Amino acid sequence: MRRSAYFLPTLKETPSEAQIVSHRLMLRAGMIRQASAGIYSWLPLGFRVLKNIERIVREEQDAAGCQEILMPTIQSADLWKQSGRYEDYGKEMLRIEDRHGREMLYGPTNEELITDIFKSAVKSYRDLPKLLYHIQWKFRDEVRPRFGIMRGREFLMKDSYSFDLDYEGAKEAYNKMFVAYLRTFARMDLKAIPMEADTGPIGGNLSHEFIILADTGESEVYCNRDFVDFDVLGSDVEYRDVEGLATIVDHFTSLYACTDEKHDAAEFERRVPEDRRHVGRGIEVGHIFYFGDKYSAPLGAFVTKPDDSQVAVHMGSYGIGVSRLAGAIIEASHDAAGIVWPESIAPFKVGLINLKAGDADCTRVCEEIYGQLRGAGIEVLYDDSEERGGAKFAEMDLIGLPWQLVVGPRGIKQGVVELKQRRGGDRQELSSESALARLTA
RNA sequence: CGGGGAGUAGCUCAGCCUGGUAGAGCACUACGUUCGGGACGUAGGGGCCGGAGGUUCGAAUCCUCUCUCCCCGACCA
Repeated sequence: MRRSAYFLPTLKETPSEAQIVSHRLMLRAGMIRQASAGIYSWLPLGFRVLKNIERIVREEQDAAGCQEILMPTIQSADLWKQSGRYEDYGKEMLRIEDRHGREMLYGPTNEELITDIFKSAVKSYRDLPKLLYHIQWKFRDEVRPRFGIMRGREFLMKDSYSFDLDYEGAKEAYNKMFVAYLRTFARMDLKAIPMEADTGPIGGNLSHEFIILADTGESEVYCNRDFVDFDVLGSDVEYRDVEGLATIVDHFTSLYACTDEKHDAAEFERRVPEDRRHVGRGIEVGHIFYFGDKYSAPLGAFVTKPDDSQVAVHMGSYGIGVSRLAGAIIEASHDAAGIVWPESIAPFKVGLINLKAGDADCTRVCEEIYGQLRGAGIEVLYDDSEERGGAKFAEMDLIGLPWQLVVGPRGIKQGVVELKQRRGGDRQELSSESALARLTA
């Protein structure tokens, strides 16, 4: 993509409403634009990031055997009345009336709808287990939206739902998602710690929140510091290996880690040595629940067992805040100059800077490199604009692409270009061939 | 929902107290000088001062109502 043609409205100054760093940087980097309180438009750069996050989430859900569907944003109130949540959810649920006076709502979550879909299709234990998910916009009419997309009213969420015959089966599904979540966040270079959590209005009694430690987080958390050193999972996970999954989950739940609702001071002190105690704040990026028959019973999702008896299916639900992750990743990875994207999330891998757009040699070399990078399938933002060098450097640092390739008249005289790594700032001068080799390796 | 704050150019803000026909910096346009870490000069363009009422000869400024946004708290992916 050529910078001169790209819709990238970056800001030098920070809009006054933004308080936390991720919100400030997202606005300054031209990723998002506020439409109204807690509701945002995603501009090209931000949208690419959102799509990358979504892609990783999708790949890991698919790998875990979860099947993607797509449910609507607008739902009928009927199912919610059956489950009892039409009243329970309160004012956070955006209620809508259509032209015929029918009560509708903008879905804050999808347990009711998925249960209804499931029950109409599945009647026998032979069809279990099932794991379904979708990635769809949700709306929760928060009293006080804040922190940009981190607590918006409209947000993109991946929500999965598991259906099993009994608790043991449901626990397997829970473990699968637990492991899938570890892998998902690891691929985003995030240290997300699974913590015992309260279940809130979703209900149920087995639940973990995946929390990124950050001072700007909204959750108060208590955990063993050793978690920070826990190894990220390797690439090979065999999801059919039930014992193996349980072992991983046991390992990641062996240390004390609780959100404030579940925190028990005495237990904390008993299980965690004083110098290992971490008390701080965190950002919730995922939440998994087992809730048994909370929805299947009232909504009538029963299956026939081998002995011909009927049983309400055991369910769990598993959420990842896809849009929130964009902010959370920035909170976890930035410096004074701007965003530092993990390579898996970066909107482009390389920023190619033409330091002197009017110079024939610079432009020729840039065009060659640009063509070759694109030919190699590398996503590159080529700053071919007439801006001065300093402005280009500053903007490139702000938007945080992992690699910057700088082509200037000074280097060209010596036959070199400069390759700079955004994280850490290491730079080296080398021939454009070697630079290309490095980037396409 | 309680408490606080703010709406003036695309952005950051001044002007308001003490009413008199709208300002700065950045951004934008043109030209010139510059050009390896957000340059400088000159000349421009851009505003129903959030909205509605009221007071007044006259309202960005005073009064009333209203809408929106932000912050702290309680609540939440």
